[in-house]
Amino acid sequence: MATNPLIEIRKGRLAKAASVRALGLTPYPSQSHRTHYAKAIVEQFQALEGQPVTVAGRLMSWRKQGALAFAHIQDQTGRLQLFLRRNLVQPTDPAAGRLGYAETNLLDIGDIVEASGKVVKTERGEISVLVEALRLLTKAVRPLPDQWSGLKDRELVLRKRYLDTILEPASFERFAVSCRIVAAIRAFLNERGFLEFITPVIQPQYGGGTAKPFKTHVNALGADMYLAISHELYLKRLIVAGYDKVYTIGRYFRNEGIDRNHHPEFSMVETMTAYENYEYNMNLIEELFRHIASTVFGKTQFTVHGHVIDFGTPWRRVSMSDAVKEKTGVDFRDCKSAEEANTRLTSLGVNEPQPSVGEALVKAFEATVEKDLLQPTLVYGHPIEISPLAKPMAQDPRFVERFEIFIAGMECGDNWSEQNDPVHLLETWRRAYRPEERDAGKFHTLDFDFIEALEYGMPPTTGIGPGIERMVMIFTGQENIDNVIFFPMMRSTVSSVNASIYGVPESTLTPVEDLVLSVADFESLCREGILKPHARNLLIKPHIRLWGVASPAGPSRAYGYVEIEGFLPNSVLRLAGYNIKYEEPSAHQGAPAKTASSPETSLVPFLREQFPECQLTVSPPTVTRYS
RNA sequence: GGGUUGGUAGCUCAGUCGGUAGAGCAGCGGCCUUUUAAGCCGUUGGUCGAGGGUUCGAGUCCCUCCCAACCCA
Repeated sequence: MATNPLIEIRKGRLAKAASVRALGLTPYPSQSHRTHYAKAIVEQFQALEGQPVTVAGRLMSWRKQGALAFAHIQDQTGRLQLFLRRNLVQPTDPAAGRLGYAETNLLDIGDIVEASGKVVKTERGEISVLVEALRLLTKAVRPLPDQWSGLKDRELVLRKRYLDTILEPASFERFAVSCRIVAAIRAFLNERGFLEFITPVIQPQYGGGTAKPFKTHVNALGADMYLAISHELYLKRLIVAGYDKVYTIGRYFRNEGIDRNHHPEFSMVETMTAYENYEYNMNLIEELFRHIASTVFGKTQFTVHGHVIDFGTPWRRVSMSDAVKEKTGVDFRDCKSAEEANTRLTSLGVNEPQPSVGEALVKAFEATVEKDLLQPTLVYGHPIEISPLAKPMAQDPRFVERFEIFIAGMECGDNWSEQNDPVHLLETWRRAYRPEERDAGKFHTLDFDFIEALEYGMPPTTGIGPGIERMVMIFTGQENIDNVIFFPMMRSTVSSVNASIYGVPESTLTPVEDLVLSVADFESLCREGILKPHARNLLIKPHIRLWGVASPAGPSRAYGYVEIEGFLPNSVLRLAGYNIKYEEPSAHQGAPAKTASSPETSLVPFLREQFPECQLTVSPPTVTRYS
């Protein structure tokens, strides 16, 4: 194992921790006696000048100058300079846990320290603490990334977010703001008489939406269950239970794609309000956004995707049919059949025939209107075909009492008057249900327990469910959902350095020794299903070795083998035992006669038959001559 | 799923035509009583994402795979 700089640095820092212990101190004491945060000292300098304070935080810089030293510590409010003079810092004292000036060489950038002293201003005018007592609170044994350049590697930013937030104040603030938004949502709903309930994440049915679920197993019950794709069926049970205004800030899991707007695990605030319909929620959602804007940010205008969005003015409300008509001149309400609707859809340039008028309308809306809805817009009146849980509109039952929120072209929440007719709802579910596609996430599952609850009577009810990450993206001007999820989902890895430090195997696929098999063994192992391709692309490389070619006297011998890449991780499978008839090329013929039977000839059909899903590539044979 | 780009020291990055693997920061050893990415002198540190191929010789060329980002549907 080659020496590694990180391992050396880590050893050095562990040695410093040992030296701290040798002085009678612990490098990991249990408590700090902080009296002030950094920001408070800077802001209240007039009052605090000359006063004793104790501050604590991560050591971010260290500029020693003989008998003087300057340092910065960083706490959750910001940075503050420490000013150390050799003759003012009290000497090392195990009883008090103090580290003297002479022992500051045991400190490193990244350590957590505490400093007590008087608030002063240096000659250059920086507010500082003139240190009288210094304590090491936590020894850091790994170095921070370069502070000047910061953490640039996107993968490291996502995997080691804590380093990003240590080094990037903007990143630190963005995540703090996202927490304040959640707090503001709670305050807003609590003020209006909502009760926050905790609803199950592990559910026997994955009701309330049409998304592909994550499956799990509960050992204690011996039952397969699902991670929540929605919480609304539980909130509705709470309405049945007699609570009129309920909400949950829930975790949602959708086993689908990951892109800059979608994450498999996300959060929503989902409400249910009894004795109201969707019009109540149009007001509620508008007020919620305005409340967050003013209480968390103190403003109503935000720049999202380069557009200035104003939450202060009343939001536009438009029906989906009107929105499409306005944009394209096509009114899908006039369509009598799916064929007619699809003809109109085609005329709009969308060549994806839909099974119903309603679905054609939605397609048209998504294709022509959605992306241009920049200012907050409430689009209502969705077709009933795509809204099985919503209540039909009294004046036109082809549409339902439902609305979606669009901001900066993004869908930011879905809301409706809930279908509370148990017979109607069960019929709707049964029509769509396909048992063989139980886990495909294409329809609402048959949750008879929920239907039973509805049969006891659920009052008229309506709910909203804006996605929290989307809201944070809008309010913080982010275009990538990974920038508002502190721990985005990623494949786990173990770096080679960590594997070495902790003595664990690397997670990367370790190369195995090249495996040499005879053709017969290879084919039988494949047939038995023991040997399978590791990759989709199989590369076949024939090799031919010739002996005695150059010497006319000796007999020529030929030996053939085939390498296959794609069967073993980072390794090559070598098949030996091919008999090759090699025709000695006569000296005066131009190109030598190729081998009569190329080694791959029998292999390719075998692989093609055995692994039809794999792509086969045969590279030209390599010929090596030995004289 | 398709396309593009990237992976070189702990971090940020160079590396020309295929010819001995480089810098800054961090680290280590010194000097320094008002610094601000302190400075000055010295110095350590490498699985060039992995495997294979071509070649006298590969960070560089070819193939496969892994990881990630960005764009598109």
